[in-house]
Amino acid sequence: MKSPSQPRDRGIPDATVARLPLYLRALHGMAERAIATVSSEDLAMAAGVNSAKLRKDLSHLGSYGTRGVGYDVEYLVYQISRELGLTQDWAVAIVGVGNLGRALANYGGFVSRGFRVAALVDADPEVVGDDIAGLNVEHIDELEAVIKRRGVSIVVLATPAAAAQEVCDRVVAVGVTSILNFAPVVLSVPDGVDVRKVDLSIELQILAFHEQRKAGGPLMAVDSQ
Amino acid sequence: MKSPSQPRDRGIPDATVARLPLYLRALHGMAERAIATVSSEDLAMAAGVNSAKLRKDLSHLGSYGTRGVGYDVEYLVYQISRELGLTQDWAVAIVGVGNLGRALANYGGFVSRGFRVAALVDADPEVVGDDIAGLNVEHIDELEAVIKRRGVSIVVLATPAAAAQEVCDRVVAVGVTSILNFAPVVLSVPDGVDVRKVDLSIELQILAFHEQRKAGGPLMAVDSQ
DNA sequence: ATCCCTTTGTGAACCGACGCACAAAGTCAG
DNA sequence: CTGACTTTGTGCGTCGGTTCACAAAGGGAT
Repeated sequence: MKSPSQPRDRGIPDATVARLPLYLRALHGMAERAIATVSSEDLAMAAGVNSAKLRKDLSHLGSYGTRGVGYDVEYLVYQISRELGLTQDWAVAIVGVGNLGRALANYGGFVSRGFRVAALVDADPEVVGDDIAGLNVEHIDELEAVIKRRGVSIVVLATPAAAAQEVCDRVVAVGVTSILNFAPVVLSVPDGVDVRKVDLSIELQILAFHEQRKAGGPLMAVDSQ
Repeated sequence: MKSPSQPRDRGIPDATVARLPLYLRALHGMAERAIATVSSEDLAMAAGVNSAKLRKDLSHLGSYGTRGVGYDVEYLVYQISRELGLTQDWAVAIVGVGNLGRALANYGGFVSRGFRVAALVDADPEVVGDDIAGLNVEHIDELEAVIKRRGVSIVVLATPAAAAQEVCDRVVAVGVTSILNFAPVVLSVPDGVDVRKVDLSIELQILAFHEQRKAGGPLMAVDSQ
């Protein structure tokens, strides 16, 4: 079709990586609506970013656009998916099957993106053995065995804060290097292990800050005493 | 107690605001363990950040430390809480009571930080009327009425993607200016409305990217870092 | 084949955030 | 009261990311 764009510079900026899933989502929507080609302007609009930023982001992957035309939707979906590693199947284990763990287990957004919930683990004898989202909840004592047996490479921590570090240490010890942490604690991990954290309460606090400023901003100097 | 702390600069960097909840959490832990005073070094350690960054962050709020000693834990908790607006009570409505909405409704981390789940709303007649976390689920037709009646100022969207924009428009129309969006869509809102988004699938995709790179590392020329 | 129009890919200026390193400020012992 | 020691608050160099603006590249019409 065109000159073989090489596998590209492996040094993709973090900020770009964080946006690729956004573009991918927008592109999936377009593919569903049978849109064959899209301009950086339109795609940027759909993803809620600046078009120059989008073009620069995509340029990190290679030269996949056609000047005067835009980007081929299908082709771009494939390239981004490959770059993100979504063309392979990732086995995910969820540790902690409380309210949140349960919700995550049932969340459809994972499966549709190449992620497969391969195991549920909990410490509470009350839930161990239960069937959730078609999976049997296994005991925390089996943690290491389950991870190895199922080929789990990404662990989602949905445990209480107090248990998170210990579970983290154990999964790292058996070779897991990617962790998504929902527990409200700062995990300490060795170099080479990636931890991403999602803290619902923090998001609300940030909103509250801005809300407060909006409410008090116009007139009040906000009672500093 | 000490020199009058001036009304701090109203222009606190976003990056700083995003970290304040982190410091606050660490400080709460210390207060529980009856630690009266903490140095920037120790607090930074507990929060997982650089100590110079922490000092600079805190300096945006005012001069609340004592040279040679550190920061008074209680005092700092109060100052950060006030800055974030956590000294007041925020009424939160959760729209969409599926797996995720339910988990959020039961999540304890909200209440403990000055947030109060004041309403649950859903469109499914099957769940409307149910009692969840001590709250009655109300019908989406009542959305505007409920928001006004309960004084809701922050809305959490846990609806399916397809419904999110419409709900968003409606809550914005009745004056809500702070939204926490869990639906995998880019919301468009007028100026002055803050939207923060949490997308679980995006976090996993970012992890997958790094994991893939690590996996390919030993053989491929990846450790260019 | 040539010209015009569209859109990409990127050079370069700008902006904010990070972290080092240090002077200023305060404590505490004697 | 003085001097040694600790820790804050910040000036400044650096770096990564964002945005503008435009030359280069390709398509399509005539």
